[in-house]
Amino acid sequence: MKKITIGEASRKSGVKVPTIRYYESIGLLAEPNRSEGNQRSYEPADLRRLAFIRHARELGFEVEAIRTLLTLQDDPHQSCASADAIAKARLIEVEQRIRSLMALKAELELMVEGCGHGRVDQCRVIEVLADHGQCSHAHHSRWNEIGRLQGA
Amino acid sequence: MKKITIGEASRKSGVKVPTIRYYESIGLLAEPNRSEGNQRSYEPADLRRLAFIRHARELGFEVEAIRTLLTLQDDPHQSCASADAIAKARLIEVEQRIRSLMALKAELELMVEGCGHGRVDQCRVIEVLADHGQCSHAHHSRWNEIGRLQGA
DNA sequence: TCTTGCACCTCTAGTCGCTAGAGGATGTAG
DNA sequence: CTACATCCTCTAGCGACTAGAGGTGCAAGA
Repeated sequence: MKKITIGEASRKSGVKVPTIRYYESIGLLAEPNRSEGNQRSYEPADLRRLAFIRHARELGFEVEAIRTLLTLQDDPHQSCASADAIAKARLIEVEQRIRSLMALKAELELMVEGCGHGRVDQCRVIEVLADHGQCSHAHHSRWNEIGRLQGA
Repeated sequence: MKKITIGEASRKSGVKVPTIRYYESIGLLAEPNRSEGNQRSYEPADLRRLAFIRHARELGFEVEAIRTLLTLQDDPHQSCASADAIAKARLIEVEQRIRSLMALKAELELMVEGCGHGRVDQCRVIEVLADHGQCSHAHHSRWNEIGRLQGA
């Protein structure tokens, strides 16, 4: 069998080399065989797993969710209810986040449009930031709701 | 003058107590006077500054951007071009992020709709994750573009 | 054969914007 | 005077990597 180096795996999967090692360290990816000189040697299945992980990360799934999805994938006879639940939860997150960002967009547009490019004391950007009362009120309660949740 | 404790400042500004101390530690907020017993004592101006910071964070501005916005606010005779540029950059970020999230939403909806709630080997959620080729292709290049950029 | 130079190895520490907790001091109400 | 809430400082942790130091492996050209 042809040995796939970590660099090749990286190029083929689109996951950076240190990130692959990181995934191994947190147990998302099994420890691969090593060459004579202690270098990692991957197989096609590892590339598929990496692609799966990468795609899930692109879709904003957290590593813990991906871990669950991977164990599901490993045993195809299980019910896919968990996978479905994870995807649905992610969908709801994304929808909330879109709503939140739309409100922010409106807010920012107001600020930018209102800026007369004069001095700071007439600047609507600074003014609106200083006085929350001038907001469209669309985002007032939303922030705490979704918090600092990350993801694309 | 009435002394405002950090707890009161927190309640009035909506910024948590440890976060206020954190802002002080990174120099966003000046070190306040202290009471006899070494407790922080704030003034109305500090509350306004905290509200400004909070609002800017709600709008997803990074701390470094807020630092700039605050120095602008401190000197109202400057040109507001920087403030405008910062707000515009943020607006562009937000717009990109919305587009990206819309693509993800479409993707996730496909996955969730396609799931027949059977076993994993027929599950569209797992299947799509495993094979990027089944995507709508809307998000293919977008991820690297916006990267892991955070913010509401 | 030697050397150049890249790719690989491990390990630690840094990123961002907080948040949590330990362990102790202060302030206030009863 | 005694509870008890609130305050203090300090360190460590979160997620998902990323950067860098300091060293080894390996293939190709002179």
